[in-house]
Amino acid sequence: MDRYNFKTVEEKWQKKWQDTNAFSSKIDRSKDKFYCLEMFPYPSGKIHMGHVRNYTIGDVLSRFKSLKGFNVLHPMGWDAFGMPAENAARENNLDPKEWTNKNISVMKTQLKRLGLSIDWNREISTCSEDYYKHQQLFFLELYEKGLVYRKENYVNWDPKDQTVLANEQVIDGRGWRSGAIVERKKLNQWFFKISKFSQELLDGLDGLNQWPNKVKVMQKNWIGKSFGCEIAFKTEGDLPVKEIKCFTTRPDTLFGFSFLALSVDHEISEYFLKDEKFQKFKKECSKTGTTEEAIAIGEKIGFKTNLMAKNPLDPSQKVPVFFANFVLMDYGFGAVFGCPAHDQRDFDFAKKYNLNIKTVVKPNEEHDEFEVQDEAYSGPGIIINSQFLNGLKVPDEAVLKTIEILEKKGIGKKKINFRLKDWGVSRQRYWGCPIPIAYDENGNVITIPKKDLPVKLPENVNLNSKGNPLDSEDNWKNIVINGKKYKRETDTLDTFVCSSWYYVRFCSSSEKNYGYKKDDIDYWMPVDQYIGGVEHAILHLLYSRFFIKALGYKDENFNIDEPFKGLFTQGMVCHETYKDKNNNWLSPEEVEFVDNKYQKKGDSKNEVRVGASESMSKSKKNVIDPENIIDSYGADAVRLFILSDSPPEKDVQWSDQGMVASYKFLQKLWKLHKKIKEKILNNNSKTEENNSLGKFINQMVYKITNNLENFNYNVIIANIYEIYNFLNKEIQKEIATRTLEENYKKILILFSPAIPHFASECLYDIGAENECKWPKVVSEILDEDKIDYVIQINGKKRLILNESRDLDEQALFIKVKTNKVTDKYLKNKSIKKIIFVKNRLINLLVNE
RNA sequence: GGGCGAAUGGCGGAACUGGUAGACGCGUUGGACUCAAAAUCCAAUAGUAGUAAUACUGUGAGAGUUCGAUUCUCUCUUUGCCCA
Repeated sequence: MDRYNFKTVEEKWQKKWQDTNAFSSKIDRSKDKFYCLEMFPYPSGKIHMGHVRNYTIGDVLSRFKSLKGFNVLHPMGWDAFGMPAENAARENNLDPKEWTNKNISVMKTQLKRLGLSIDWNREISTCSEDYYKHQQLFFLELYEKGLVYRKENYVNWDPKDQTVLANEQVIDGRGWRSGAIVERKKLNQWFFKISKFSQELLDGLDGLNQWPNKVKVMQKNWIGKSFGCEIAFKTEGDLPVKEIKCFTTRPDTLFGFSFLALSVDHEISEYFLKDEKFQKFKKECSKTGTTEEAIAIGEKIGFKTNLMAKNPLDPSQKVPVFFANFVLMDYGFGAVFGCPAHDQRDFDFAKKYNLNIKTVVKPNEEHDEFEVQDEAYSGPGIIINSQFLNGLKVPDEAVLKTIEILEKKGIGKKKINFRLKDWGVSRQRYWGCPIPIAYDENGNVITIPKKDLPVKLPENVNLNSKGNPLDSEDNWKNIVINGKKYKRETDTLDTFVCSSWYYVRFCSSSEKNYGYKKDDIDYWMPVDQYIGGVEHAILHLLYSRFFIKALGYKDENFNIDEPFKGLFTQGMVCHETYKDKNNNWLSPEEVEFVDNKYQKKGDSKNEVRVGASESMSKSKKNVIDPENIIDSYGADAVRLFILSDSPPEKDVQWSDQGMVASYKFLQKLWKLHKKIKEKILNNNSKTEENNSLGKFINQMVYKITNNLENFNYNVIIANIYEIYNFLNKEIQKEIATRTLEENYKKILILFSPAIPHFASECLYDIGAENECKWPKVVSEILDEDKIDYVIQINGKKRLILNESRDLDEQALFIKVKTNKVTDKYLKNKSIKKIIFVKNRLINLLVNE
């Protein structure tokens, strides 16, 4: 019997899909639309297993929805700007564009080999002028709407990559790519006013009921709405400063204050410009990163001024004013008051500088003698030692009441503060979207006229210059507009800008004049299901949500308020890690298992230590190349495996044995297919219709449909195995040809989202290529007419009775009573109570 | 330190709304085929006791609600992620 030749079959169908434009999509108002989108890849060179998993999940969904009759949009593109291209180009003396486009073409071929149902006609690449010219226009429009501005700001400076990093690109005080220790530096930057939408972005989360809760929680924390109060502290001392404004969420602890701390960038620092000690201190502070985490972990240091601040509620209490490294200029007013007893950071600071620590909150009524000892107490409780505030309940009552008092006295004001900061979009890099701005000789900003867009990236630039290569491109930089000389902005846009609207572009990818066409987005948007890694839970998703709000801002015709209706975050693909005796990472191919030991291939003296299973990464070498796997086993087998072993939202452990098993299963399935085909063709069955197959398949239609709707893709693969097991037995019996044929077609369609090439080939093989509609559940035959009733005695299962359905309590009870097995439990006992659940169980409670 | 989640055989994992725990796969064991092996096929596979029918135990630990809890509530342990 011939084996299943995945190579010819997969090539055949991929060619056919391409030649017939099988997945091209266009507006069809007679159908419900379904926009399925996976996060587009960065063209790094080759696809990895994470892509395989991500895109397989999306493909299963797209194919399923399409079979169900939806008009599906399932596009793909390339997140093509960014540092790696620039670095790779520099190392290999190439053009970033060439490098990127080459990678794109390799990866596109690889993706096609997975048999994805993608509408490649809509392919976009963010580094092409066709894409970024629209982005530049958006930039200018947002500028006109007042959502873009320029300011000088401290940034996280990566000295190795010579670029600015966003807070979230700083991990443990180091650049996320370079690993260099991050410094603080002041630069002129372009900003998107995302903070304008803080409240809206927060409120919008409530409506996103098809998003994982954890992502919403993460965004909520990131936006970080806090409720507090601004307080004006009167000061005295040798400086001409009368008052300092602070923001606090804990005004109720005002009587416990023992110092006031200012950011080194606070306006008062201007009086210390010539103070060498202060300048030295300021330099010291710049070593601490700007992330909240770096500040929390780092040592707290301060610089004492001669100013004293007065407690606004009792001016007789005076405390010193410090500059401190843990206060940031962009939080509140760059000034906070310190209450060491009830804030750990303030506590550490007070200990270090020997400041007063006064307890003003006790945990509960009893602890009258409570006093903070070795660590701050920040929990709930009752106010003490605070004159007229004593007895108030912490936090809510005390906070509100204190604010009320402060407002009455005219020294404080209720205030809502957000943690979310405006989005700095300037990057000192070549390989990004140019910002359509120029400066006159006095540094005044002008926007590039819209008719002159796009501002194209210059080609053949010298990438080896220090800092941003665009800075040294004088020919490009110097321009003349209306007879006047200008210099172009040389920063390019953060690549997160490109990815925050690409899903809009897919709807109108061929529209020349604008980023989108209203008709298109009104039909296709929002994305019904967005699929990607949870690592983008905050930034990319928040920026995308912002971008939609920004596009709709002051535009009545724009009707979309959220980009992604449904979000699914898939888990990672993991593999064991290996290290040889010299502590070098080894790839799985370099390791073999001999004599119950892991060793380096061909080197029995080099024993290998097997480490934990971790997400596949190049640095740890624990990667499996999808291309090799597709070569050896075929796309369907890979799809089958990557779906089968774990629920898609959880991490999956790569297993060679599992991969082989999936491959073998398709071979078995093919053999079964041949047997079935023969039976159908012979058409000589003498049996009457037998509906046990029909019933089973009907149940499977029900199960698989539900499992698809709920992303239980691993269970679908189990269902496919179940169908095989059942069919393999059933086929040995006599089956009416028509029953077999009808049900077999249904089966193949149930298979097709997961293993599309295989299913298409089988359908074709039995001449049913064009009968591709998702089967319906026949509810009348969903339930068996015989049911396994569970018979419990005192809550313990004692027997299963297979009886006809819809038995009433009395009828079932009689069956139980007359049964031999239950007899011994019921003999000489009296029945106290009977619990009966229709079509399910009967529970007899008897005296012991 | 705070928030959210998770914990089920040797392993990955199933289990609808509280109603047969362990679907399906891997692995393991036994058998068939073979001179032998691979491949393939068949069977068994939570633990304990028993030849067996069967009984008891069992979903991280402990309590609670219930006729009945993997599922609901509380406490604890371990662990993952996010924030600090």
